[in-house]
Amino acid sequence: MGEVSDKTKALGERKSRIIAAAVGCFLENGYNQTGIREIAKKAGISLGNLYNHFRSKEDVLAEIAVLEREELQPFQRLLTDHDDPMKTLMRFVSEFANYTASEEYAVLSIEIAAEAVHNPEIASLFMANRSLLVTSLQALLEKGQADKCFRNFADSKQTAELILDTIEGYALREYLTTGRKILGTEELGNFIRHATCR
Amino acid sequence: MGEVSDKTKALGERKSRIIAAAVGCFLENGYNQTGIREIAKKAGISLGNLYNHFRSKEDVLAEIAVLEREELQPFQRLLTDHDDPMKTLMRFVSEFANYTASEEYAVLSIEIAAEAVHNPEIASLFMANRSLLVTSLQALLEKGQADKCFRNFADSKQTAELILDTIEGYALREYLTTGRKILGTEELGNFIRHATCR
DNA sequence: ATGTAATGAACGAACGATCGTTCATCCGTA
DNA sequence: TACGGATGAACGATCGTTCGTTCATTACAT
Repeated sequence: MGEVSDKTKALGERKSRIIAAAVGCFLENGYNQTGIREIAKKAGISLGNLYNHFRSKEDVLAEIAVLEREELQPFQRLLTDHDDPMKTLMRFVSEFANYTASEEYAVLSIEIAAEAVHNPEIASLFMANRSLLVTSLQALLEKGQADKCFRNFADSKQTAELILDTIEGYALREYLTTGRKILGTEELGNFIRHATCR
Repeated sequence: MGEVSDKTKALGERKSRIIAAAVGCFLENGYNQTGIREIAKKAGISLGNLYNHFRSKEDVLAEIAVLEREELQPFQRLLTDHDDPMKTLMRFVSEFANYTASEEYAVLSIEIAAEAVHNPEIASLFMANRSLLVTSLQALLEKGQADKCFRNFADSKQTAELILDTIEGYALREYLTTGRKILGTEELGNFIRHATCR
């Protein structure tokens, strides 16, 4: 039994090494400009062996999208703190903006979005990741609305989406202009605070 | 004289036919997935002839980015109406959101952004397009701030950027989720109105 | 008016490189 | 010996680009 779990664990490690290598390649050159050989080489395995872990190149990107989803969970958890909704929202804005403006997130989400345009499977993964945050954020908005610390939202879900739109748009631009540096997010926080407070 | 201008005009038409074909291909399959042959075929010219008009594939994308810039001018002009800043802003939000959520703009701007990550020349074109709007929008914000119809902005340029971030993020998501349909933009208008009014 | 040289747009075969994928083969272990 | 993970040569396709060539048109000399 121990052998089996050792083996499966070794397989899992190998798989995550491939993912890490793929992420590195996509960051450097983009998804479409990265070849399978490049990924295999960076992962330290052979070309053919990669196909023992992933059925196709698209599979690799899909796996990355799934892993990105897991990285969103801390932010989702952060949003469940409903004690002081506005304070929670501001904390979320600041931390999430820092995360999304990181090179890894910014570049990967662009690559995934670009691929999603022409690839329904990737698109659905992309949207699944997003709706995870939208739901939690919407709950926070509604609580804060009931507590009178937020304004009245005609459509709290749409508002949640708009908050994410703003953060993601901000982070992407910040990454493209400053080149992977993230400065203060006070102005972003101000903007969203005014957009939501009563 | 007439002959010369006929020729240059014919050349210009040919060039714009190539651009139109390229745009069509990029919309269907994306920039990296589109081959030069495909563009030439759709434009109704030969492979080699395309290289008489563009030095490289990248040149074609760069030209598209330049043309996109020209399409932004109506919106820039719209922003120069400073009579009722909030009303002007709301009109801009509504019209610009509709434009950016169109298939052509949404897909092309993703492709261009994705390419910009790894290509400085494209990146600078991308940002030049944007700063055109930022400047006009910033002027409107400052006028409205002086007129007391907007709140006080700590950094009006940053605020202008954030407004564009929100619209573009909104439009991109709207396109990816609803699939090229754009519904009402009232909620978006509300969001930005609250974010800017005093 | 006629012949001739020059122009450059248009073409598509061909190039070398690289793509994603497959598969016959090898090697270490049990 | 038998087995399963690992290998990389090989495949057909396609990539962006180059280049030798054709051909209609223009400009000029006679």
